[in-house]
Amino acid sequence: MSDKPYVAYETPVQSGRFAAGEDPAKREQILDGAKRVFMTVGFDAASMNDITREAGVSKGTIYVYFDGKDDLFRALMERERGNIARSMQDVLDGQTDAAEGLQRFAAAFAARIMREDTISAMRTMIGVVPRMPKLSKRFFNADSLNVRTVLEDFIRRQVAEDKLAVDDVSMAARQFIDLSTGTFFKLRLFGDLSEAPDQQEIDAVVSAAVRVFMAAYGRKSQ
Amino acid sequence: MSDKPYVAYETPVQSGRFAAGEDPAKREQILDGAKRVFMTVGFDAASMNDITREAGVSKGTIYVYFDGKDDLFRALMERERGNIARSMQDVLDGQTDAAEGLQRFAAAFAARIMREDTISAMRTMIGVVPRMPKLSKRFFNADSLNVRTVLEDFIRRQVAEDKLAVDDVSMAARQFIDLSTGTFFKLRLFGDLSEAPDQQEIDAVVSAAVRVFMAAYGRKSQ
DNA sequence: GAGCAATCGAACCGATCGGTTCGAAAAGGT
DNA sequence: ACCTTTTCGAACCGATCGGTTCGATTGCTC
Repeated sequence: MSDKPYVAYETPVQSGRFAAGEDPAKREQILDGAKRVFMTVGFDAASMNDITREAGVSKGTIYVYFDGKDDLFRALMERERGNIARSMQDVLDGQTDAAEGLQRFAAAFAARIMREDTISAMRTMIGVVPRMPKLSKRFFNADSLNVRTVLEDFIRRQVAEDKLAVDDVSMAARQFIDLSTGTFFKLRLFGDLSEAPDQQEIDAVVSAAVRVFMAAYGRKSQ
Repeated sequence: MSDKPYVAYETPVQSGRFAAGEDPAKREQILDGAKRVFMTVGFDAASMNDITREAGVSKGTIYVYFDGKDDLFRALMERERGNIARSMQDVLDGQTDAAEGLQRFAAAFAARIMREDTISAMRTMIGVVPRMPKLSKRFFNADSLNVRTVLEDFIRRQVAEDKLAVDDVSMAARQFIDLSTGTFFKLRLFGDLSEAPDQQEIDAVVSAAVRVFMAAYGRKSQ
């Protein structure tokens, strides 16, 4: 069995009496501590002793909640993936204008993807890609698929309303994401930019990206 | 002293009699073995025993050539960085036409940056960014700066010849790199694409990128 | 307050880690 | 063939690793 039976609660509530290994608050406490260690030094250099200290629990307790280091890491990355995906769900609600919608989408998306949490998680995941292909595939796929689907739907609506002329929606969506977030994202990932850029900087890059995108795909007749 | 004195030779020549730790062929042998381990399992999970076996030398010999695991890793990443940078030096020699030059540049750049060597090295480096900020900064800066400089010069020349209309050359260069390589690069990095795409696939994506770029920056009068 | 169970924390285990040591073997030069 | 030096490879060292054990402490329920 690769995971302890875990009954999902929406939010950690006030601790009551739970069976051993079933307390959601204690589970979150362990994951929070583990996150601080894994995201700083990566999977291999993170020791269970360090995580024990950081989480403020007993090592034995960690092993009651998780099957081992691998399981703890997997649970953490799943949680982080869920958090990232959740934070990007409603970026394009209610948008009707092409350029404005794209601007809003990219500005929001860029801000989220540049956050320290997101960058750290991705870096840590990238570090173990060859050894944990399934976990990493799951981590990156779920995230990017969700966001790109949202953008693709938006582009299709704009095409249907004759505001954009796009043959290959999938490619256009990818191009726009790369145009609007590619540079800063790489700078963050590679450690060249140690803090997320402020909203003004993001907006400037996104505006330039929208301009390029609209030049290529925008309908000239307005 | 952070490195053994090392006299650089251009190519490992036929071994003669070298002082201990000075044989370039032996040094390369160690680095090759180390590369195969580091690039597979990352810095921390790579053990000196594994590297000893993989390199086919004695552990004591490794310590004659390098000061320790950190030093060996640093030397390897420096070597790899140099190899990557060297492989991208003449991507834009002799190009005069804007669209054609961009197509050639991006096709060549994309092919190089998708290679397993490059991707592995980047992944391994990303995995230790927070712990080795100087080394990683050096690794990523030298590489991307060199290529972008080449592209920026090219764009400036096209602007001077009235073939492109670009206000911010630096941003335009970044946009083009992201447009033409961003998607596949991320897929490779995240492990979604386990092999480098073939030249045809690359060309298709690059062509679409050139079209978008020229739509935004190309001079209409031809 | 009593009873029960979750958690604590210290000790333990076998394995592996990075790095060191040194006699034996191998390699190169004369 | 001899001599010198480099390298080998096995053993060693103290430290740390992930995981296990278990009496003591704590917290919750009745």
